Amino acid sequence: MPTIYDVAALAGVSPATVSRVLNGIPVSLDRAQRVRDAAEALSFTPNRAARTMRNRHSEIIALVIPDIENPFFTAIARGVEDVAQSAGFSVVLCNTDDDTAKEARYLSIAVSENMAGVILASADPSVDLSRLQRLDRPIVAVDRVPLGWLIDSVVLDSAAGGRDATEALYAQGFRRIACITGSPSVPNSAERADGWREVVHRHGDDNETYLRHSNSRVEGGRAAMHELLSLASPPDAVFVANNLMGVGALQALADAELTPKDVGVAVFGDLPSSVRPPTDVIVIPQQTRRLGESAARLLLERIDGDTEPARTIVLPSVPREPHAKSV
Amino acid sequence: MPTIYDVAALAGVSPATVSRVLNGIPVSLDRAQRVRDAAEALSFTPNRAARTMRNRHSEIIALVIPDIENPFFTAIARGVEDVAQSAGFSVVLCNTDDDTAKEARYLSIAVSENMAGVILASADPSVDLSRLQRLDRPIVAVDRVPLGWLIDSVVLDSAAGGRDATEALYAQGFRRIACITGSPSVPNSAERADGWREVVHRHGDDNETYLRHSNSRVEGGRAAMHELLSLASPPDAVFVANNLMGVGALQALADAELTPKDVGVAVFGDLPSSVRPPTDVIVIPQQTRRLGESAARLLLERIDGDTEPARTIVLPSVPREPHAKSV
DNA sequence: TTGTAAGCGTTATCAG
DNA sequence: CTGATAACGCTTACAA
Repeated sequence: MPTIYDVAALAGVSPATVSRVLNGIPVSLDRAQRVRDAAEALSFTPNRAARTMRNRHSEIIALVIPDIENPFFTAIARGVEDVAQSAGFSVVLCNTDDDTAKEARYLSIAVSENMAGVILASADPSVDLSRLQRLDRPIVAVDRVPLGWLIDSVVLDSAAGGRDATEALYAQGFRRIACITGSPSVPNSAERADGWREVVHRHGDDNETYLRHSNSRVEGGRAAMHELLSLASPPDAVFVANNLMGVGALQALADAELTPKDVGVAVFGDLPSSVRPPTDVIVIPQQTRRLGESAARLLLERIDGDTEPARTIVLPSVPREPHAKSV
Repeated sequence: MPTIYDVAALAGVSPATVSRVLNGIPVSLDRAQRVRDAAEALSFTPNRAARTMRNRHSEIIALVIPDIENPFFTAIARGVEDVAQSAGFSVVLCNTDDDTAKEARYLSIAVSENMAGVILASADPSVDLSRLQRLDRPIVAVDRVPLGWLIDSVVLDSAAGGRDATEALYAQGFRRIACITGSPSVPNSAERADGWREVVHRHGDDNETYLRHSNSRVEGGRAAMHELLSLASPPDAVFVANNLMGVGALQALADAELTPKDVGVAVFGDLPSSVRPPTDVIVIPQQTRRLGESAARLLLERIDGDTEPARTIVLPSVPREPHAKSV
């Protein structure tokens, strides 16, 4: 593995000059050319570990997500990658499997590898970020905001998602609208239910018995939907708070040999592309990719030395309206 | 960020002693304890960049895959992670999006970051691995074997998969069995078709007009299935060579308001968990997770200094039979 | 066993 | 503009 010393020797210049050429610092034209030729000849690539050590941080961003199999998070990853790569950073994905210990491990690695920054969708609302904060390492929360830390965050407008979905069901003539969401202790889940409740009340209804908190994945949605369908007086429609639960709810519907024509279904979030939603399912799209893009931009600013107070970006749920309408 | 010098000062020992404790090299008991206490007190974590530079390689394995949204690859990732983590290595995922340039970029980063090794499912059968080979960096190919390089590889038994699926269809009484597979220039695709052809011939049939090469993802499977269904004399069953194409084929079937009872379907590979296969679909499972585990084990051996000639491991398609039967 | 010191490959400072 | 030189934090001969 050649070093800048080898390149310098071959080019007949000092190592410092090689470093300058590599980093775009002005150098006389002929020397620059000699360096480039020499580097080419040796197929030299800078040793990033050395560079990291010297610079105090690498050119790598860690994206720590709970479930690599959930298209919601992989879409975020796409957004992050796009922005990061065009700024010259690479993104590595760290899959925590919703396991707190694994997450802690990856966070620790990000620190000790001197990665440029971390974008985190935490498995644990009460994750400990003290070390990252103390060391002043750039970190941005995406989709899930850890409690009690002043950090940049980017989230979807969950309440609006719940409202929009529920309104859409009312607009189609449904009246007894249920809600399937995740644990009430998770802000996203709670806010989506709040949005649903708000609209239900506005229409003069009170469907609190139709509210189901369940595990946020497919099985949870499925189980909750089964429950709702077996009520003495079942709902005529349901708002489902996320994509995977949506898949589960549709499965339960199919199990009961029903379709979204029989029982209305509105899902907040795009279904996995391998799932073909039956016709008439209402999908309230999420700006998932933009979630990643915004997080990456925020992070890049911090890496660049921005020291503004922590910001929170709430992305509106309506596509084609990237920015909230201002007055 | 404290260094071993800080720890050493606090513990009243030399930096070398700190390093020894950290690396499990024998040190007198009381000193060891003092070092641990000091490290604890400073919440010290070794700087991995420095360690990497000194040791010539890090404790990180890069897993480079073409599509993070395909459960086939994420299952591999699980297997890799399990084995790697229990050996003290961390895994970072690099998503190439089947983009040759992105892949080259990640491979280059793996080298210049001095990562311990690379597990690669390449987007490009003729990927250039000369640099990795020249620098003697451990690399293992998984699922997709790059052409022309002597490197360790782990693959599924594609021909057996094709045979098993086709046999299963014959066993259910189907006779005009089609095959939907990927590009003939991709070994996996070709071999799966070979397996199908072998069984078809063995049954005295010749269904070559029922062979469809298509793009290896959902759309490809769907388009191919549509084509087959619209033939003047359509097949009565179809073998589909991978999971995503399987999803597409099932979609096409549903489009035509048919079920796998009408047209038999056998898929080599588990369908995404968000897809509920209609009853009667035959799924020939793949040992996907084990694919990752084996690749990781192979890689770890190389990292450990193993210099045996390159090996190729072919995993049998039958589950519960991890090892090929020996005589 | 323990400490001292050199060196891994870069970049930044400081003279020239 | 250019070159020597000193770090960056860690491991490992080598000496004690």
